[in-house]
Amino acid sequence: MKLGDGVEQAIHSMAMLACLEEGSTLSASALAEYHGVSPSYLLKHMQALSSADLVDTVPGPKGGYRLKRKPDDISLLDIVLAVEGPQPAFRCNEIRQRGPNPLPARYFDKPCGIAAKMLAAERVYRAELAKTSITDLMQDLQETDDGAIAARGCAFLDIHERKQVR
Amino acid sequence: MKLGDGVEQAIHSMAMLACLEEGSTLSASALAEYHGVSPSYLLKHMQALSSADLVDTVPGPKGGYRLKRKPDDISLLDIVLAVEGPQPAFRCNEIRQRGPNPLPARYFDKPCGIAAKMLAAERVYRAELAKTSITDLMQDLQETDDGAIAARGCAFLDIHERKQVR
DNA sequence: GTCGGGTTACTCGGATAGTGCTTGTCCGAGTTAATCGGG
DNA sequence: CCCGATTAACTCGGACAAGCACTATCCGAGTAACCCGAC
Repeated sequence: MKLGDGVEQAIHSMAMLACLEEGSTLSASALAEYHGVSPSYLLKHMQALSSADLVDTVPGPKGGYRLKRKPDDISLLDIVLAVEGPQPAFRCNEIRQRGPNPLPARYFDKPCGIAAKMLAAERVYRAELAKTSITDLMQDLQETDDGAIAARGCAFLDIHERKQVR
Repeated sequence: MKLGDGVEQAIHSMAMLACLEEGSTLSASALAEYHGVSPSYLLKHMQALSSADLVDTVPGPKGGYRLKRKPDDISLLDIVLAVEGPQPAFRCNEIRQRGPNPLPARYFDKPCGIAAKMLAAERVYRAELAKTSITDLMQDLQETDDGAIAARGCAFLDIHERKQVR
């Protein structure tokens, strides 16, 4: 059981995009540079976020990404599902139906009790992730940060942020 | 995010072992045959359960596996951790410390807020899994089963169960 | 000076190789049951 | 008939390949800004 590294990158990137002014954008290469990761690889995950309608894309020079919704309306779950896919971690292969002397299929109309418990736990997991929004993350950071981390981010944004022209 | 197929096999196998009489054993090859999976591969996971002290092994002819603890004392979490390993799914790579103009390490004494939220969700997930024991699984099955599934299992056990001799 | 067209450079998007882990398999060490021989 | 040593077969345990998903990368399509020339 392992989450891809792309999840972490995607969440940090979304948090960074939340710091932009209304309408401004930030390029994927800038996000990659700030986080010290491969630009090509981060781009891949940004595309996933784009497909999930979590970010808007602005093509051309001075283009980049920008949040499509308010930071309040974007949860950790949204990001995780966008990057990792919506499939649950546990897949029931119905091995109870295999083996010798199999029973008729009608005995297995009800879902497997084991799968039910596993998926129930996963629903709880997702519900917990859904409780946290990007805004919550920013607030948590502010409470522990004495200003240095925020200052570094702002300095970076001063250079790379593409402000909305019109 | 994907759980290995071995988890499902391990849980079903543990449930089967719970149906044995006190002290009786069941070989890995029998478990594999009943579930229609590769014997060698299931054996691998049974070894993991053995390393985690969830099952006892009896070597030699008429040997096999048997639960080490009462079905009440074995939870889904125990099995999942034994097979998948204890590491959390989310690994924080501390990408907040990377990139240009890094800050001194002392600013990052506190764990990353994002990682904290992700791990918190995972704790909830594990807590939910810990709530369900093997016994609970058996009870859930009894409630939905009209007897056919249990009968098939018993018929198989009549052939393959190795009863305690002494 | 202003407007328009063309060029250019930068962006994202999807298709393409490399790598690590899960999956799947095999053979060997160890142990017990059964067997066979002797008493 | 009973007991014991030997044999043999069956078990698990760990070491060994194959497949797939994640990781990492590249090049192409598209677009907006910029520049240059004409008016």
